[in-house]
Amino acid sequence: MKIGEASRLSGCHIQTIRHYERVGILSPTARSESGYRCYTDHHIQQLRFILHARELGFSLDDIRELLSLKEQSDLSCEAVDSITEKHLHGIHNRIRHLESLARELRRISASCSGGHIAECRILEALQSRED
Amino acid sequence: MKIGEASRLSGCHIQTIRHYERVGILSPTARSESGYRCYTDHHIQQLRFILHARELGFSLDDIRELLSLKEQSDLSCEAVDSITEKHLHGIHNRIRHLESLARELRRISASCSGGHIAECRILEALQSRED
DNA sequence: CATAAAGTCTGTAACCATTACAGAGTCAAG
DNA sequence: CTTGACTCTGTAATGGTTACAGACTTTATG
Repeated sequence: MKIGEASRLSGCHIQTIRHYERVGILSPTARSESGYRCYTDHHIQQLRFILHARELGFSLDDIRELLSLKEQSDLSCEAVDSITEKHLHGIHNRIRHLESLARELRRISASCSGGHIAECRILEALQSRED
Repeated sequence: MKIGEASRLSGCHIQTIRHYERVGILSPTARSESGYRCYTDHHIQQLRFILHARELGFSLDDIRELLSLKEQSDLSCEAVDSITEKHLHGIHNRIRHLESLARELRRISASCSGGHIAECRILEALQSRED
């Protein structure tokens, strides 16, 4: 099948599919006489895998690794677990960071009583560091 | 003062300072005879403001706006509040999104019992969509 | 059969914010 | 005078995706 149908079946945009191929995430395809890419069901499976993993926030590097592990069916799950755990850990770190930002922003925002810029506590707080 | 000292006093990297000037966040500086940028205390204040706002996750566009508001001391705080609230809102959205990712990842990860790739539930879950 | 429309190709650049590098020029101290 | 530290400009890399231009191919319609 050609890229348009691959896009419809996988849910990935056409440009994105070509991008995945270019960066070596998606297996290269055969080409028709006129140079069109020819996709197989295996490619569609890969694309769906990539899409889902991206939705879960895995990096393309992680996904490249996961796809490669996926091919070696007699290996242990260990490496897969490790990538997943590391990713989960990263997400927790980002959550903690965002929560601390939110706390500080709420604190700063609450200090503003709605007067003029000249007395604005928000701008003041952004100006001076107090940590 | 020259850019090196401005960098030390503000905490911003030299390249970053030049970048802020280029994108119109930092006021342009005077130049010495030999073309060196000459920074004033006002620039240092701006840089500290930018640095702090960046640490709180404001975009450069937001910061450009905040700095511009900061100059108009008789304006109401309203616009400043609005930018801050919008930013806080965005942070909350990101937290919620990350939390939902983390939930799904934990669920997927817990289903893996540590066997071989062939039976790996993590890869299976990444392959098939079930939402 | 001719033409129009839709699809595909490649290469390049945009987004955001920052950092890094190369090659040239400037300034101060030894 | 030379060495080293500093600065300048322009360009490109990062990550992931999307958009565009210009050329080509295929399909559908008149």
